[in-house]
Amino acid sequence: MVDLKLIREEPQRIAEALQARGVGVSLDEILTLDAERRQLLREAEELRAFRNRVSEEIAEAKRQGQAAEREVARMREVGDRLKSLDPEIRAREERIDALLLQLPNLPHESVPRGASAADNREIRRWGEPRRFDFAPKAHWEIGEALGILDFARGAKLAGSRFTVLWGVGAQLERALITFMLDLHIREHGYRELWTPALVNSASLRGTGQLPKFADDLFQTQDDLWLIPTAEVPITNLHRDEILPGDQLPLRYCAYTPCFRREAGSHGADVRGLIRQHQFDKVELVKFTKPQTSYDELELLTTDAEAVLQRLELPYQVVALCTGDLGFAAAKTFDLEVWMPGQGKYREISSCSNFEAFQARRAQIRFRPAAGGKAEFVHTLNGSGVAVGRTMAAILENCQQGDGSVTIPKALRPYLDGLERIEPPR
RNA sequence: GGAGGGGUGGCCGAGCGGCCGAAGGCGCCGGUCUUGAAAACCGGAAGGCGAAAGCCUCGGGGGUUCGAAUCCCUCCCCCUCCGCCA
Repeated sequence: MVDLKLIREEPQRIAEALQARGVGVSLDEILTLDAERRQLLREAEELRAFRNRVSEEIAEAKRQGQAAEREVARMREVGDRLKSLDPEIRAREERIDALLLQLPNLPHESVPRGASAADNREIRRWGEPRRFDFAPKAHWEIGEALGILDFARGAKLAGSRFTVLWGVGAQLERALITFMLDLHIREHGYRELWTPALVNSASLRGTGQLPKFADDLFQTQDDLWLIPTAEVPITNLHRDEILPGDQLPLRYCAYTPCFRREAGSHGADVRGLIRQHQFDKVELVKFTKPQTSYDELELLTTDAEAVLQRLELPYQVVALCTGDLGFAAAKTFDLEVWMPGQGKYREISSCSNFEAFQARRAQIRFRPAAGGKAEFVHTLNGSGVAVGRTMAAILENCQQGDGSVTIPKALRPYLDGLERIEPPR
Protein backbone atom coordinates (compact mmCIF):
# COMPACT_ATOMS: atom_id res chain seq x y z
CA MET A 1 0.00 0.00 0.00
CA VAL A 2 1.26 3.43 -0.86
CA ASP A 3 1.45 5.80 2.10
CA LEU A 4 -1.64 8.03 2.08
CA LYS A 5 0.38 10.80 3.70
CA LEU A 6 2.77 10.72 0.78
CA ILE A 7 -0.11 11.00 -1.68
CA ARG A 8 -1.45 13.93 0.29
CA GLU A 9 1.88 15.72 0.40
CA GLU A 10 3.38 14.94 -3.00
CA PRO A 11 0.55 13.92 -5.33
CA GLN A 12 2.46 15.03 -8.41
CA ARG A 13 5.51 12.89 -7.68
CA ILE A 14 3.39 9.84 -6.86
CA ALA A 15 1.34 10.24 -10.01
CA GLU A 16 4.54 10.33 -12.08
CA ALA A 17 5.96 7.26 -10.37
CA LEU A 18 2.77 5.33 -11.13
CA GLN A 19 2.85 6.65 -14.67
CA ALA A 20 6.28 5.06 -15.11
CA ARG A 21 4.70 1.68 -14.35
CA GLY A 22 2.16 2.25 -17.05
CA VAL A 23 -0.65 2.69 -14.55
CA GLY A 24 -2.70 5.66 -15.57
CA VAL A 25 -4.48 6.49 -12.36
CA SER A 26 -5.91 9.67 -11.02
CA LEU A 27 -5.27 10.46 -7.39
CA ASP A 28 -7.94 13.18 -7.37
CA GLU A 29 -10.68 11.03 -5.90
CA ILE A 30 -8.41 9.89 -3.09
CA LEU A 31 -7.34 13.44 -2.33
CA THR A 32 -10.93 14.72 -2.28
CA LEU A 33 -12.15 11.91 -0.05
CA ASP A 34 -9.19 12.37 2.24
CA ALA A 35 -9.90 16.08 2.70
CA GLU A 36 -13.58 15.39 3.38
CA ARG A 37 -12.76 12.63 5.80
CA ARG A 38 -10.38 14.79 7.77
CA GLN A 39 -12.91 17.60 7.97
CA LEU A 40 -15.65 15.25 9.23
CA LEU A 41 -13.24 13.55 11.59
CA ARG A 42 -12.40 16.84 13.21
CA GLU A 43 -16.04 17.61 13.82
CA ALA A 44 -16.66 14.16 15.26
CA GLU A 45 -13.63 14.35 17.54
CA GLU A 46 -14.67 17.73 18.88
CA LEU A 47 -18.14 16.36 19.61
CA ARG A 48 -16.67 13.37 21.38
CA ALA A 49 -14.38 15.53 23.48
CA PHE A 50 -17.43 17.61 24.44
CA ARG A 51 -19.45 14.52 25.29
CA ASN A 52 -16.65 13.02 27.35
CA ARG A 53 -16.37 16.21 29.34
CA VAL A 54 -20.10 16.62 30.01
CA SER A 55 -20.56 12.92 30.77
CA GLU A 56 -17.93 13.38 33.42
CA GLU A 57 -19.96 16.24 34.88
CA ILE A 58 -23.11 14.13 34.80
CA ALA A 59 -21.32 11.39 36.68
CA GLU A 60 -20.16 13.86 39.29
CA ALA A 61 -23.66 15.31 39.68
CA LYS A 62 -25.15 11.82 40.06
CA ARG A 63 -22.59 11.05 42.71
CA GLN A 64 -23.73 14.04 44.66
CA GLY A 65 -27.33 13.01 44.27
CA GLN A 66 -28.21 15.85 41.92
CA ALA A 67 -30.27 15.63 38.77
CA ALA A 68 -28.74 16.47 35.39
CA GLU A 69 -31.68 16.19 33.06
CA ARG A 70 -30.70 19.14 30.87
CA GLU A 71 -27.18 17.84 30.28
CA VAL A 72 -28.45 14.36 29.55
CA ALA A 73 -30.87 15.72 27.00
CA ARG A 74 -28.15 17.76 25.34
CA MET A 75 -25.81 14.81 25.18
CA ARG A 76 -28.54 12.78 23.57
CA GLU A 77 -28.49 15.30 20.73
CA VAL A 78 -24.72 15.15 20.53
CA GLY A 79 -24.94 11.36 20.37
CA ASP A 80 -27.46 11.56 17.55
CA ARG A 81 -25.22 13.91 15.59
CA LEU A 82 -22.29 11.54 16.08
CA LYS A 83 -24.40 8.64 14.91
CA SER A 84 -25.09 10.40 11.65
CA LEU A 85 -21.46 11.51 11.28
CA ASP A 86 -19.84 8.11 11.78
CA PRO A 87 -21.24 6.42 8.68
CA GLU A 88 -20.20 9.44 6.63
CA ILE A 89 -16.63 9.07 7.84
CA ARG A 90 -16.61 5.32 7.48
CA ALA A 91 -17.92 5.46 3.93
CA ARG A 92 -15.02 7.70 2.94
CA GLU A 93 -12.49 5.56 4.77
CA GLU A 94 -13.70 2.43 3.06
CA ARG A 95 -13.59 4.07 -0.34
CA ILE A 96 -10.09 5.44 0.29
CA ASP A 97 -8.94 2.01 1.43
CA ALA A 98 -10.43 0.33 -1.61
CA LEU A 99 -8.66 2.80 -3.89
CA LEU A 100 -5.35 2.51 -2.05
CA LEU A 101 -5.47 -1.29 -2.23
CA GLN A 102 -5.63 -1.02 -6.02
CA LEU A 103 -2.51 1.13 -6.30
CA PRO A 104 0.73 -0.68 -7.13
CA ASN A 105 3.98 0.06 -5.33
CA LEU A 106 6.24 2.91 -6.40
CA PRO A 107 9.37 1.80 -8.28
CA HIS A 108 12.73 2.42 -6.65
CA GLU A 109 14.80 5.11 -8.33
CA SER A 110 17.35 2.54 -9.54
CA VAL A 111 14.74 0.61 -11.55
CA PRO A 112 15.28 1.04 -15.29
CA ARG A 113 12.40 2.81 -16.97
CA GLY A 114 10.63 0.88 -19.66
CA ALA A 115 7.32 -0.33 -20.99
CA SER A 116 7.71 -4.11 -21.17
CA ALA A 117 10.00 -7.08 -20.60
CA ALA A 118 11.94 -5.96 -23.66
CA ASP A 119 13.27 -3.05 -21.60
CA ASN A 120 14.58 -5.17 -18.74
CA ARG A 121 18.29 -4.76 -18.10
CA GLU A 122 20.71 -7.66 -18.00
CA ILE A 123 22.90 -7.36 -14.91
CA ARG A 124 25.24 -10.36 -15.25
CA ARG A 125 25.58 -13.81 -16.71
CA TRP A 126 26.98 -16.96 -15.13
CA GLY A 127 28.03 -20.16 -16.86
CA GLU A 128 28.45 -21.03 -20.48
CA PRO A 129 25.51 -22.56 -22.37
CA ARG A 130 26.71 -26.00 -23.42
CA ARG A 131 27.36 -26.75 -27.10
CA PHE A 132 25.47 -29.81 -28.27
CA ASP A 133 26.58 -32.16 -31.03
CA PHE A 134 22.95 -33.11 -31.49
CA ALA A 135 19.69 -31.17 -31.49
CA PRO A 136 18.78 -30.66 -27.80
CA LYS A 137 15.27 -31.76 -26.95
CA ALA A 138 12.64 -30.06 -24.83
CA HIS A 139 12.43 -31.38 -21.27
CA TRP A 140 8.94 -32.82 -21.75
CA GLU A 141 10.19 -35.06 -24.53
CA ILE A 142 13.20 -36.13 -22.47
CA GLY A 143 11.14 -36.72 -19.34
CA GLU A 144 8.44 -38.69 -21.10
CA ALA A 145 11.04 -40.82 -22.89
CA LEU A 146 12.71 -41.55 -19.56
CA GLY A 147 9.35 -42.50 -18.08
CA ILE A 148 9.63 -39.96 -15.26
CA LEU A 149 7.22 -37.23 -16.49
CA ASP A 150 3.60 -38.20 -17.19
CA PHE A 151 1.51 -35.33 -18.49
CA ALA A 152 -1.28 -37.52 -19.85
CA ARG A 153 -2.05 -39.03 -16.49
CA GLY A 154 -1.74 -35.64 -14.80
CA ALA A 155 -4.45 -34.44 -17.17
CA LYS A 156 -6.56 -37.51 -16.45
CA LEU A 157 -6.36 -36.97 -12.70
CA ALA A 158 -6.84 -33.22 -12.60
CA GLY A 159 -6.66 -31.56 -16.01
CA SER A 160 -4.13 -29.78 -18.14
CA ARG A 161 -1.14 -28.19 -16.38
CA PHE A 162 -0.98 -31.05 -13.88
CA THR A 163 1.75 -33.67 -13.96
CA VAL A 164 2.57 -37.04 -12.44
CA LEU A 165 6.19 -37.82 -11.61
CA TRP A 166 7.29 -41.46 -11.67
CA GLY A 167 10.17 -43.17 -9.90
CA VAL A 168 13.41 -41.26 -10.27
CA GLY A 169 11.40 -38.21 -11.35
CA ALA A 170 9.59 -38.09 -8.03
CA GLN A 171 12.88 -38.72 -6.22
CA LEU A 172 14.54 -35.93 -8.16
CA GLU A 173 11.80 -33.50 -7.11
CA ARG A 174 12.32 -34.48 -3.49
CA ALA A 175 16.11 -34.31 -3.80
CA LEU A 176 15.95 -30.80 -5.23
CA ILE A 177 13.74 -29.57 -2.39
CA THR A 178 16.04 -31.00 0.26
CA PHE A 179 19.16 -29.77 -1.50
CA MET A 180 17.83 -26.21 -1.74
CA LEU A 181 16.63 -26.13 1.86
CA ASP A 182 19.95 -27.48 3.14
CA LEU A 183 21.92 -24.90 1.19
CA HIS A 184 19.94 -21.95 2.52
CA ILE A 185 19.66 -23.25 6.08
CA ARG A 186 23.24 -24.41 6.48
CA GLU A 187 25.17 -21.88 4.45
CA HIS A 188 23.05 -18.76 4.00
CA GLY A 189 21.68 -18.36 7.53
CA TYR A 190 17.96 -18.82 6.93
CA ARG A 191 15.62 -20.40 9.44
CA GLU A 192 13.49 -23.20 8.07
CA LEU A 193 9.73 -23.01 8.32
CA TRP A 194 6.80 -25.20 7.47
CA THR A 195 3.52 -23.38 6.94
CA PRO A 196 -0.13 -23.81 5.97
CA ALA A 197 -0.78 -24.07 2.24
CA LEU A 198 -4.26 -22.63 2.71
CA VAL A 199 -4.60 -19.08 3.99
CA ASN A 200 -7.34 -16.58 4.73
CA SER A 201 -8.08 -13.49 2.68
CA ALA A 202 -6.45 -11.16 5.22
CA SER A 203 -3.12 -12.85 4.52
CA LEU A 204 -3.53 -12.44 0.78
CA ARG A 205 -4.42 -8.80 1.23
CA GLY A 206 -1.28 -8.36 3.32
CA THR A 207 1.06 -9.48 0.56
CA GLY A 208 -0.91 -7.84 -2.25
CA GLN A 209 -2.60 -10.70 -4.11
CA LEU A 210 -6.01 -9.50 -2.97
CA PRO A 211 -8.21 -7.73 -3.73
CA LYS A 212 -6.90 -7.20 -7.24
CA PHE A 213 -5.76 -10.64 -8.35
CA ALA A 214 -8.41 -13.02 -7.07
CA ASP A 215 -8.68 -14.52 -10.58
CA ASP A 216 -5.13 -15.89 -10.29
CA LEU A 217 -5.96 -17.87 -7.16
CA PHE A 218 -7.76 -21.09 -6.29
CA GLN A 219 -10.40 -20.43 -3.66
CA THR A 220 -12.13 -23.02 -1.49
CA GLN A 221 -15.70 -23.04 -0.26
CA ASP A 222 -14.50 -22.23 3.26
CA ASP A 223 -13.12 -18.72 2.69
CA LEU A 224 -9.64 -20.18 2.44
CA TRP A 225 -7.35 -19.88 -0.54
CA LEU A 226 -4.56 -22.10 -1.85
CA ILE A 227 -1.28 -20.22 -1.62
CA PRO A 228 0.26 -19.13 -4.94
CA THR A 229 3.65 -18.89 -3.20
CA ALA A 230 5.09 -19.38 0.28
CA GLU A 231 5.64 -15.62 0.30
CA VAL A 232 2.05 -15.31 1.53
CA PRO A 233 2.19 -17.43 4.71
CA ILE A 234 5.77 -16.46 5.55
CA THR A 235 5.36 -12.70 5.17
CA ASN A 236 2.09 -12.80 7.08
CA LEU A 237 3.74 -14.62 10.00
CA HIS A 238 4.42 -11.24 11.53
CA ARG A 239 1.21 -9.52 10.43
CA ASP A 240 -0.03 -7.12 13.16
CA GLU A 241 3.21 -7.51 15.09
CA ILE A 242 5.88 -5.12 16.32
CA LEU A 243 9.28 -6.81 16.10
CA PRO A 244 12.21 -5.95 18.35
CA GLY A 245 14.62 -3.96 16.19
CA ASP A 246 17.67 -5.86 17.38
CA GLN A 247 16.24 -9.08 15.92
CA LEU A 248 16.30 -7.74 12.37
CA PRO A 249 16.94 -8.84 9.75
CA LEU A 250 14.87 -12.02 9.97
CA ARG A 251 15.63 -14.56 7.25
CA TYR A 252 13.15 -17.36 6.66
CA CYS A 253 13.08 -20.22 4.22
CA ALA A 254 10.32 -22.71 3.46
CA TYR A 255 9.35 -25.34 0.96
CA THR A 256 5.69 -25.34 -0.03
CA PRO A 257 3.57 -26.44 -2.91
CA CYS A 258 2.17 -23.47 -4.86
CA PHE A 259 -1.13 -23.23 -6.70
CA ARG A 260 -1.99 -20.83 -9.50
CA ARG A 261 -4.99 -20.69 -11.78
CA GLU A 262 -2.95 -19.20 -14.63
CA ALA A 263 -6.07 -17.46 -15.89
CA GLY A 264 -5.32 -15.56 -19.03
CA SER A 265 -2.21 -17.51 -20.01
CA HIS A 266 -3.96 -20.22 -22.00
CA GLY A 267 -1.67 -20.01 -24.99
CA ALA A 268 1.63 -19.85 -23.13
CA ASP A 269 3.85 -22.79 -22.19
CA VAL A 270 1.11 -25.34 -22.65
CA ARG A 271 3.62 -28.15 -22.67
CA GLY A 272 6.06 -29.19 -20.00
CA LEU A 273 6.76 -28.15 -16.43
CA ILE A 274 7.17 -24.42 -16.95
CA ARG A 275 3.61 -23.38 -16.21
CA GLN A 276 1.70 -25.72 -13.91
CA HIS A 277 -1.34 -25.20 -11.69
CA GLN A 278 0.57 -26.92 -8.89
CA PHE A 279 4.32 -26.72 -8.42
CA ASP A 280 6.92 -26.88 -5.67
CA LYS A 281 9.04 -23.96 -4.62
CA VAL A 282 11.58 -23.17 -1.95
CA GLU A 283 11.06 -19.57 -0.91
CA LEU A 284 13.26 -17.05 0.87
CA VAL A 285 11.70 -14.19 2.84
CA LYS A 286 13.36 -11.38 4.79
CA PHE A 287 12.16 -8.73 7.21
CA THR A 288 14.65 -5.87 7.39
CA LYS A 289 15.09 -2.31 8.52
CA PRO A 290 14.55 0.25 5.76
CA GLN A 291 18.23 1.25 5.78
CA THR A 292 19.50 -2.21 4.84
CA SER A 293 16.81 -3.57 2.54
CA TYR A 294 18.66 -2.98 -0.70
CA ASP A 295 21.83 -4.63 0.61
CA GLU A 296 19.64 -7.54 1.67
CA LEU A 297 18.11 -7.69 -1.81
CA GLU A 298 21.58 -8.14 -3.31
CA LEU A 299 22.34 -10.90 -0.81
CA LEU A 300 18.98 -12.56 -1.39
CA THR A 301 19.66 -12.63 -5.10
CA THR A 302 23.09 -14.19 -4.70
CA ASP A 303 21.61 -16.75 -2.28
CA ALA A 304 19.20 -17.81 -5.02
CA GLU A 305 21.97 -17.76 -7.62
CA ALA A 306 24.02 -20.16 -5.48
CA VAL A 307 21.42 -22.87 -6.16
CA LEU A 308 21.95 -22.61 -9.90
CA GLN A 309 25.73 -22.40 -9.55
CA ARG A 310 25.87 -25.58 -7.45
CA LEU A 311 23.73 -27.31 -10.04
CA GLU A 312 25.98 -25.94 -12.80
CA LEU A 313 23.06 -24.40 -14.65
CA PRO A 314 23.89 -21.30 -16.76
CA TYR A 315 21.75 -18.28 -16.00
CA GLN A 316 21.46 -14.53 -16.24
CA VAL A 317 20.33 -11.94 -13.75
CA VAL A 318 17.93 -9.32 -15.05
CA ALA A 319 16.64 -6.12 -13.42
CA LEU A 320 12.98 -5.71 -14.26
CA CYS A 321 12.05 -2.34 -15.74
CA THR A 322 9.26 -0.14 -14.39
CA GLY A 323 6.73 -1.54 -16.87
CA ASP A 324 7.45 -5.20 -16.02
CA LEU A 325 7.53 -4.84 -12.24
CA GLY A 326 5.04 -6.87 -10.20
CA PHE A 327 2.21 -5.08 -8.39
CA ALA A 328 3.80 -5.05 -4.93
CA ALA A 329 7.50 -4.76 -5.83
CA ALA A 330 9.68 -1.66 -5.63
CA LYS A 331 12.54 -3.49 -7.34
CA THR A 332 12.99 -6.98 -8.76
CA PHE A 333 15.84 -9.10 -10.04
CA ASP A 334 14.78 -12.12 -12.06
CA LEU A 335 17.04 -15.14 -12.39
CA GLU A 336 16.67 -16.70 -15.81
CA VAL A 337 18.08 -20.16 -16.42
CA TRP A 338 19.30 -21.32 -19.80
CA MET A 339 16.91 -23.76 -21.50
CA PRO A 340 18.69 -25.45 -24.45
CA GLY A 341 15.45 -27.03 -25.70
CA GLN A 342 13.99 -23.60 -26.25
CA GLY A 343 17.27 -21.82 -26.89
CA LYS A 344 16.48 -19.08 -24.41
CA TYR A 345 16.73 -17.97 -20.81
CA ARG A 346 13.59 -18.59 -18.75
CA GLU A 347 12.60 -17.17 -15.38
CA ILE A 348 13.37 -19.54 -12.49
CA SER A 349 13.47 -17.07 -9.60
CA SER A 350 12.21 -13.60 -8.87
CA CYS A 351 13.84 -11.63 -6.05
CA SER A 352 12.07 -8.48 -4.90
CA ASN A 353 12.21 -5.71 -2.36
CA PHE A 354 8.71 -4.58 -1.44
CA GLU A 355 9.97 -1.87 0.87
CA ALA A 356 7.09 -0.92 3.22
CA PHE A 357 4.32 -1.78 0.71
CA GLN A 358 3.43 -5.16 2.23
CA ALA A 359 4.38 -4.07 5.75
CA ARG A 360 1.87 -1.23 5.59
CA ARG A 361 -0.90 -3.53 4.33
CA ALA A 362 -0.09 -6.20 6.90
CA GLN A 363 0.93 -3.83 9.72
CA ILE A 364 4.38 -5.34 10.25
CA ARG A 365 6.56 -2.99 12.25
CA PHE A 366 9.70 -2.93 14.33
CA ARG A 367 10.73 -0.89 17.30
CA PRO A 368 14.25 0.55 17.02
CA ALA A 369 16.61 -0.92 19.61
CA ALA A 370 17.02 2.52 21.16
CA GLY A 371 13.27 2.62 21.74
CA GLY A 372 10.91 5.15 20.24
CA LYS A 373 8.30 4.96 17.54
CA ALA A 374 7.53 1.75 15.73
CA GLU A 375 8.31 1.86 12.01
CA PHE A 376 7.29 -0.34 9.14
CA VAL A 377 9.81 -3.02 8.22
CA HIS A 378 10.84 -3.68 4.66
CA THR A 379 9.90 -7.11 3.33
CA LEU A 380 11.73 -9.02 0.63
CA ASN A 381 11.36 -12.37 -0.97
CA GLY A 382 12.73 -14.53 -3.70
CA SER A 383 12.41 -18.02 -5.05
CA GLY A 384 15.29 -20.13 -3.98
CA VAL A 385 14.27 -21.54 -6.47
CA ALA A 386 11.27 -22.90 -8.41
CA VAL A 387 11.65 -26.68 -8.21
CA GLY A 388 9.72 -27.79 -11.31
CA ARG A 389 11.54 -25.35 -13.53
CA THR A 390 14.83 -26.52 -12.04
CA MET A 391 13.98 -30.09 -12.97
CA ALA A 392 13.15 -28.92 -16.49
CA ALA A 393 16.48 -27.07 -16.70
CA ILE A 394 18.42 -30.12 -15.50
CA LEU A 395 16.73 -32.37 -18.02
CA GLU A 396 17.49 -30.00 -20.88
CA ASN A 397 21.00 -28.93 -19.89
CA CYS A 398 22.22 -32.38 -18.84
CA GLN A 399 20.66 -34.45 -21.60
CA GLN A 400 22.92 -36.81 -23.55
CA GLY A 401 22.75 -38.01 -27.13
CA ASP A 402 21.62 -41.47 -26.01
CA GLY A 403 18.55 -40.05 -24.23
CA SER A 404 20.03 -40.33 -20.75
CA VAL A 405 20.43 -37.38 -18.34
CA THR A 406 23.41 -36.89 -16.03
CA ILE A 407 22.69 -35.76 -12.48
CA PRO A 408 24.56 -32.62 -11.32
CA LYS A 409 27.23 -33.62 -8.81
CA ALA A 410 25.78 -31.48 -6.01
CA LEU A 411 22.54 -33.44 -6.21
CA ARG A 412 23.97 -36.97 -6.21
CA PRO A 413 24.24 -37.27 -2.41
CA TYR A 414 20.50 -36.69 -2.32
CA LEU A 415 19.86 -39.53 -4.81
CA ASP A 416 21.93 -42.30 -3.26
CA GLY A 417 24.83 -41.36 -5.50
CA LEU A 418 22.87 -41.75 -8.72
CA GLU A 419 24.92 -40.30 -11.59
CA ARG A 420 22.63 -40.74 -14.52
CA ILE A 421 19.01 -41.36 -15.40
CA GLU A 422 18.86 -44.04 -18.09
CA PRO A 423 16.02 -44.57 -20.53
CA PRO A 424 14.05 -47.78 -19.94
CA ARG A 425 15.08 -50.66 -22.18
C1' G B 1 -20.49 -32.27 14.44
C1' G B 2 -22.71 -32.03 19.99
C1' A B 3 -22.16 -29.87 25.23
C1' G B 4 -19.68 -26.51 28.35
C1' G B 5 -15.76 -22.70 29.76
C1' G B 6 -12.73 -18.66 28.24
C1' G B 7 -10.27 -14.24 25.30
C1' U B 8 -8.00 -7.64 29.64
C1' G B 9 -0.98 -4.24 28.97
C1' G B 10 5.65 -8.03 27.18
C1' C B 11 3.49 -12.34 30.39
C1' C B 12 0.01 -13.93 34.51
C1' G B 13 -4.27 -11.92 36.50
C1' A B 14 -8.33 -8.51 39.14
C1' G B 15 -12.02 -5.50 37.43
C1' C B 16 -20.32 -2.70 41.36
C1' G B 17 -22.51 0.89 33.77
C1' G B 18 -19.38 6.72 35.70
C1' C B 19 -12.88 8.68 40.11
C1' C B 20 -10.82 2.38 34.93
C1' G B 21 -6.36 3.08 29.90
C1' A B 22 -7.27 -0.34 33.71
C1' A B 23 -5.48 -3.14 40.85
C1' G B 24 -1.79 -6.75 42.03
C1' G B 25 2.21 -10.01 40.61
C1' C B 26 6.19 -11.43 37.18
C1' G B 27 9.37 -9.51 33.67
C1' C B 28 11.76 -4.87 31.78
C1' C B 29 14.41 0.09 32.41
C1' G B 30 16.75 3.75 35.89
C1' G B 31 18.56 4.64 40.88
C1' U B 32 20.19 3.46 46.21
C1' C B 33 23.13 -0.26 48.63
C1' U B 34 27.65 -3.60 46.90
C1' U B 35 34.59 -4.43 44.96
C1' G B 36 31.01 -6.61 41.23
C1' A B 37 26.47 -9.28 41.01
C1' A B 38 22.16 -11.22 43.51
C1' A B 39 18.65 -9.82 47.22
C1' A B 40 16.20 -5.65 49.33
C1' C B 41 14.33 -0.78 48.79
C1' C B 42 12.90 3.67 45.72
C1' G B 43 11.34 5.37 41.03
C1' G B 44 9.77 4.74 35.63
C1' A B 45 7.25 2.91 31.30
C1' A B 46 0.71 0.40 27.23
C1' G B 47 -0.33 1.28 21.85
C1' G B 48 -2.25 4.22 17.52
C1' C B 49 -3.53 9.08 15.06
C1' G B 50 -2.21 14.27 15.82
C1' A B 51 2.11 20.15 15.72
C1' A B 52 -0.99 20.42 19.91
C1' A B 53 -5.57 20.27 22.29
C1' G B 54 -7.67 16.00 21.98
C1' C B 55 -9.65 11.41 19.95
C1' C B 56 -9.41 6.07 19.57
C1' U B 57 -7.93 1.09 21.51
C1' C B 58 -9.74 -4.41 27.10
C1' G B 59 -10.36 -10.73 20.43
C1' G B 60 -13.32 -8.34 15.59
C1' G B 61 -17.97 -6.01 14.18
C1' G B 62 -22.79 -4.11 15.55
C1' G B 63 -26.39 -2.49 19.33
C1' U B 64 -28.48 -0.39 24.19
C1' U B 65 -27.07 4.17 27.12
C1' C B 66 -25.93 11.00 28.49
C1' G B 67 -21.84 7.40 29.45
C1' A B 68 -19.62 0.32 28.02
C1' A B 69 -13.68 -3.63 29.64
C1' U B 70 -18.48 -4.21 32.38
C1' C B 71 -25.29 -5.18 29.46
C1' C B 72 -27.32 -7.38 24.50
C1' C B 73 -26.50 -9.52 19.38
C1' U B 74 -23.07 -11.59 15.98
C1' C B 75 -18.46 -13.41 14.10
C1' C B 76 -13.41 -15.21 15.08
C1' C B 77 -9.95 -17.72 18.14
C1' C B 78 -8.44 -20.84 22.43
C1' C B 79 -9.46 -24.70 26.24
C1' U B 80 -12.30 -29.20 28.38
C1' C B 81 -15.57 -33.48 27.54
C1' C B 82 -18.18 -36.55 23.73
C1' G B 83 -18.31 -38.17 18.49
C1' C B 84 -15.36 -38.85 13.99
C1' C B 85 -10.46 -39.20 12.02
C1' A B 86 -4.42 -39.46 9.39
